[in-house]
Amino acid sequence: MVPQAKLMKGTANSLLLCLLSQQPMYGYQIIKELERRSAGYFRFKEGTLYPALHRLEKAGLVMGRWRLLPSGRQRKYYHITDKGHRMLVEKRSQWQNFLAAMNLIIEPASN
Amino acid sequence: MVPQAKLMKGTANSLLLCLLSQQPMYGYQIIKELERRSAGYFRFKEGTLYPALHRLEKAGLVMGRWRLLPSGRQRKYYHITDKGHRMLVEKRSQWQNFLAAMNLIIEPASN
DNA sequence: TGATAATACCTAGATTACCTATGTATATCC
DNA sequence: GGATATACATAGGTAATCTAGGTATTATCA
Repeated sequence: MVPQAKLMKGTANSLLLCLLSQQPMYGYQIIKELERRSAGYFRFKEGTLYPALHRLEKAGLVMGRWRLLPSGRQRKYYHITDKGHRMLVEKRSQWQNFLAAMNLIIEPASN
Repeated sequence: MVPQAKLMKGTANSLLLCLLSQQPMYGYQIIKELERRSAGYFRFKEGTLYPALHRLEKAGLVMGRWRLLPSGRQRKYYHITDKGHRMLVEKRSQWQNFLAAMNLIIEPASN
């Protein structure tokens, strides 16, 4: 297991909601976009992403819509829902709290 | 599962190594100390901490030594090893890289 | 004195969200 | 026509958390 893998737990959903809050995207695009924006750091595996999107959809946080391209290829675009937006706000807050606590331990201001 | 739980994965070991790099501690003390220093945020469960300490010991990153108090009570103090110190340096670096990547996604500088 | 809380260690089993590996299919490039 | 990129999907393995339970000693307080 790569080191990131464990750190990813708990943040993967936030990353997905964050991306989709900016614009609808399809799975393959999400993988590429996360890699691009993180300067190569995030490389979501398909076995991670697709089940994650399905879980988010089942939870009503995103909605997938198939779109047929002129080429005949199918893509499933995921849109964030209102519930997803609210969850993102909460996730962001949780992340900030976690960060604050981490900083108190791993970068003690003074002792 | 509380929201922290998932975020904890991958950082729990770093937190433990970080604490123990400052001074040897015993399990119960670690729980209390993490809670105190994080202003109540981190509340390690015993079922999380003790197995984690045992894993760290098995990996040669820490070493536990029983100490008998005058009262007759036994405590197991964990000391960080040289290998543990080196691991801590690496963990800190991994954490910083992860943070940097997260910030690129969840707080885009400009797009 | 006796009950309760705090201290101090431990483990078993459930859960969950990653990963690897694999499958299918189309499009593009040389 | 063969390799690579695009595009979705699932099955099963793994690992680290949690819940829940156990044992035992010490301190507090009614």
